[in-house]
Amino acid sequence: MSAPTRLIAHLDMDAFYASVELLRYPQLRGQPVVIGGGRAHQPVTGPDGELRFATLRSYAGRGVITTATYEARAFGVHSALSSAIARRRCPDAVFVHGDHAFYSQVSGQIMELFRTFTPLVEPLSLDEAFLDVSGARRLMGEGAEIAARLRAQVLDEVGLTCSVGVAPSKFLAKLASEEAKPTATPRGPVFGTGVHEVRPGDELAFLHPLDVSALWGVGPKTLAKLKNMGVSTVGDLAALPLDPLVAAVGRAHGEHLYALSHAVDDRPVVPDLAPKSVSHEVTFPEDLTDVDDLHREVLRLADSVATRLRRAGLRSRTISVKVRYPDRETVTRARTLEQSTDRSRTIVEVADELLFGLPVHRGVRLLGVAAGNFTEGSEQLSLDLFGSDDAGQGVDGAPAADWDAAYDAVDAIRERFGSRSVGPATLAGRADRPGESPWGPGQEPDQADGQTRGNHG
DNA sequence: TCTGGGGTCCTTATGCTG
DNA sequence: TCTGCAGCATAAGGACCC
Ligand SMILES: Nc1ccn([C@H]2C[C@H](O)[C@@H](COP(=O)(O)OP(=O)(O)OP(=O)(O)O)O2)c(=O)n1
Ligand SMILES: [Mg+2]
Repeated sequence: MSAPTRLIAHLDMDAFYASVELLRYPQLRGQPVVIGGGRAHQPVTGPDGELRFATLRSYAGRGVITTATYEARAFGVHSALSSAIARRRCPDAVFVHGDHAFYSQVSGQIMELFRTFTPLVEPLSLDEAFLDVSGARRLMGEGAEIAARLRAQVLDEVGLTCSVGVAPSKFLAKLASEEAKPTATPRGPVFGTGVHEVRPGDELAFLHPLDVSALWGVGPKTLAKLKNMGVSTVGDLAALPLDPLVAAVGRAHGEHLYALSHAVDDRPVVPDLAPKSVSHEVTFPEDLTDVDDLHREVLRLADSVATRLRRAGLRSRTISVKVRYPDRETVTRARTLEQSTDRSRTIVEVADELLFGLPVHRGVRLLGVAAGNFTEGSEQLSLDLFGSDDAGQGVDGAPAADWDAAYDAVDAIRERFGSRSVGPATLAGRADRPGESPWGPGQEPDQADGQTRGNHG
């Protein structure tokens, strides 16, 4: 007996970060808008009381576009595009700095809404989730009908549009949602269908004409290898025997692609996935060479990782440091501890040692700290003794001696009260530095650092 | 002035233990 | 005792995704 056909929905918000910004700045609707990294830049209120937005023209930092409205996409601007190139393509696009905390909050609302349909919700990112709606059929009708209801309710309750794919498996549902997306044209965005269903029996007819690069896991490297083997569509891939495929792209990847090309995908929708790592990294506006700067930065990053571990009730056994040199060579160094920890002091010390085992005299373009290898069990109670909402940021500028004292104090408090949420920044207070701005001469508006925090269940 | 930051999973090499 | 090997943990690098 084969298992009954599942009904999987994949929901993917349209131009997510940008659409969320349009919720609070509706006057930007219809314009090309891009979201980028760099430092905080929300609009400033001008003398006339009107909000003034920055444009790409005035942006001068290192960084990429995280997403763009469909109006901006018509100019060839898209996710992961260097801001420098984006500026050339669309200098008049409104530039808004990403506010991760805000998107995360909106994402939470959306995921909760999904859970009113089924508990089987697997978030893939802030703006995307799989739902196993197999059980909802009797109650709510056919696949396309359920999808339309979900979409309507997201629009109604959150005010955002999304695209929904419905299919018998996860990867087909994901490809189907792509099919339902709006498109960008020089004359403006064109609505998509919003919902696309791939019905049992139609799988291969839908799948085989698609470009292989549409498959999840086929990036530039794999695409080049497949092109070499004469593969350009998923149908071409399906015509390939397993062995040469595995020889070309490796065992796991080859078997995976082989199965997908034949529309075989049994992966279940898994809610409540536990995170496997927590990291924080920065690319500096200018490469760092000063040793004191490096000590300070690694402390800041490590402390913020530690703070997030505590808030999440996680304890890590492996700490790693990542360095990108000015020539973009990237190395990582890791150490596994005998005992797992969530202590700032420990993580900072380990990270600092790992960093200074490297030839940092070469200069440092990027520095990162990550914690992984989490130990099981015991969710920790989060006792927020000091209202330390900002602990983990704002380490900048405090002299090292203060930090030593702060860590000792924090550790003492933690031992006495078992708090998991007191960071040294809470105790040390903050000496806000001006901070280098990617913005040209003039005001550097608000600083909110839209940083951190993957949501993942 | 090209080329982010948050993640996941896989591969390969290497050391340790039985 | 020597060697091979299985199995596991760790470290480092890379490909990929949103
Ligand atoms: N390289 C990327 C890709 C995406 N994102 C962020 C910004 C996106 O808004 C969000 C969702 O990614 P999507 O690929 O779903 O892209 P969008 O939702 O922006 O557009 P759409 O889904 O309509 O194509 O993730 C990012 O930071 N970096
Ligand atoms: Mg999206």
